[in-house]
Amino acid sequence: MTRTKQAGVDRTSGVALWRQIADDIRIAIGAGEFREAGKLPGEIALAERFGVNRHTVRAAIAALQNEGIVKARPGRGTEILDDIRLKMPISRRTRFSSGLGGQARRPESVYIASGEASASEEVAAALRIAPGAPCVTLESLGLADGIPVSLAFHHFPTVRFAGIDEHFRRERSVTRAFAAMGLADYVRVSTDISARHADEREREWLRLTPGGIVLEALAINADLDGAPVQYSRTLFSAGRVSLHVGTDMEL
Amino acid sequence: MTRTKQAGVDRTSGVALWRQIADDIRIAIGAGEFREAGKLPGEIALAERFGVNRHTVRAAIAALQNEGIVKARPGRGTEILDDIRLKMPISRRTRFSSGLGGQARRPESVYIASGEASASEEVAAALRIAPGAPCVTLESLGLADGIPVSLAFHHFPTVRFAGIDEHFRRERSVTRAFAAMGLADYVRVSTDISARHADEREREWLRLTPGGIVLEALAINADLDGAPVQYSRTLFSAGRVSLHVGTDMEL
DNA sequence: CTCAAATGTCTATTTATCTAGACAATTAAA
DNA sequence: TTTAATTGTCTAGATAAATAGACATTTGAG
Repeated sequence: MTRTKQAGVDRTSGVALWRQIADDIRIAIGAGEFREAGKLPGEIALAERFGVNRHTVRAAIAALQNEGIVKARPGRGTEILDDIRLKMPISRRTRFSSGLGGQARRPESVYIASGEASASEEVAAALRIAPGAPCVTLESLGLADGIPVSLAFHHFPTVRFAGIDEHFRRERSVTRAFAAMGLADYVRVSTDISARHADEREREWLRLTPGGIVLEALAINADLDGAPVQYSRTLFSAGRVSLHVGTDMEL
Repeated sequence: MTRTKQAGVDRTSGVALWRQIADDIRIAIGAGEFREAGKLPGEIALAERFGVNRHTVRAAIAALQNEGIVKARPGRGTEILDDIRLKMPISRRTRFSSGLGGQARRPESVYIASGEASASEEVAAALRIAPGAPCVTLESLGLADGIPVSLAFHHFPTVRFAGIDEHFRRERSVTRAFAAMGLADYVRVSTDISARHADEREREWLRLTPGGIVLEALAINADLDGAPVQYSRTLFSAGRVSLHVGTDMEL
C-alpha cells in the first residue's frame, strides 16, 4: 500500500512520527487552536488528521503529558493545561529580575559556577579589553516560579570586578552584585539574538526535551560612561520565553 | 550488550541518531570547532566520538551534505563549506533590504500572495484599529543571493493602504510601496521575537530540513506621527540569520 | 443503572533505523 | 609506484518505531 502524505508529517526526516506530531500539537495549542474545547480531539480523530495509527498519536500525547502541557484521563479526554510563555523585555534597562515584574511570577537567579579566565577574542571585543586579559566568569540559572527559563554565562573584566562572583552568590542578582561593588546603574548596549537546538548540558539545566530550542542572546552592558562592564551569553528556553524588543519607548 | 551513554546522543528521544549527530556537527561547525583543519574528522573517529556505528555517522554526513554545509570525497575527507549567517539589524529604522547592506549580498523580496481580511484581535491591537476592520494582507519571501532567509506576513489597514499589495508587486519592497502611496518615512515601534520549529509550509518556502528552526518576529511599524501603518509576522531561517538589537545607537 | 465515548493495555506483524563486517574506489603523500 | 588514509557500496542481522486489531477501564450524560 502506498501512503498519501498527511498534514505535516514527514516519514523520511529522521524524526519519529510521534515526535513530529507532539511538536505539531504543541504548536497548535500555542496558537490557541483547541482553546474553546479546552481539550484535544480524541485519539482516533487525531490519528486520522495526521494519517497515522492511533498508537502513534498516543506516543505523542504521552510525550506532551511528560512535558506537563496536557493531561489525559480515561473517559474524559486529554485536557490542555496552561500554556505560559513569559515575555522578557529587551531594552536599554534590561535586567532579568525586574523584567518579569508585571507577570506575577517569582523570579530567582541561582549560582551555578564561577571562575577566572582569559578573554577570548569575542569576549575581549565586547568588553573592549585586550584578548587574553583576565575575566571573571559566572554561570547562573534564571527561574520563574521554580521553572528554569534561562541559562547565562557572564563575563566581567577582572581589573574592575574581581570578586563579583562572590557578591552574586550572596545577593543572587547581577544588579545587586554590581551595586555592592559600587556600580549603581548600568545600561544594555547591544543584544544579538539567534536560535538553535539546545545541547545536552543545556537541556539538563533548562529541563528541555531533546530537540528543544533555545534563544541565544549575546548582550553587552555598560556603565553610564559607556565603558563595558559585562558580556553575557544567555540561553532562554524558547518554549517558555519570548523576547520583547521595544524600540519606541525612552531607552 | 549494554551501551554507555556517549557524547550528546540520546537513544530514547524520538529523533534518529543520524539526525542528532548531524545537528551536533552543524552546531560544532558553527562554533568553529574544525576551522583549522577545514574538514571534519574521519568517519571512524566521529563514530567513536558519538558512540555509534560508522554507517550512522555516514547518514548524518549525507544529511549535512544535502544541506550544502559539507562536501565529502573519497580519499580527501569531508570538507567544510561556508557557514554564513546574516546579521539582521533590528532598530528604529529596520528595513529588510537595507539591513543586509554591508554584508555584500544581493537582497531581494518576492511576492507570494496578497488579499483582504478582517483584522483579528492580535492584528487590530497592533494597528490600533477595530477588530474586524478590513486589512490588506501580503505575504512575501526575502532572499539573499537567491537563498531564502525570511517569510513575512504583512498587515496594512485598508482604509489607508488599499492597493499597497499591487505597489509591492511592482516595487518588490515594502519601503518603496509605502513611498509610492505617499508615506516617505516610517519607524519600527516594537519587535517581539520568539523561536520554534518550522511547520511544513514554512520549511518548503525557506527550504529547511525537518526539525528546522525559525525566529519569529512580530513587528509594528508606524508613521512619524506614531500611527501604526504595518503589522508583520516574519519568520527568519535561524540557521541563516541572527537578529541584532542595537539599543545604544541613535534609534 | 445503562450506554456511549474516551483513554489504557495487550499481542502480533511490518517497516525503518542501527549495527557489524568486508571490500572497492579515490586521493594525497612517501 | 606504492602505501596509508579516506569515503563509497554491498550484505546480513539486531533493535526500535509504526501499524493493526481486540478488549479492558474510566468517565459523564441520559
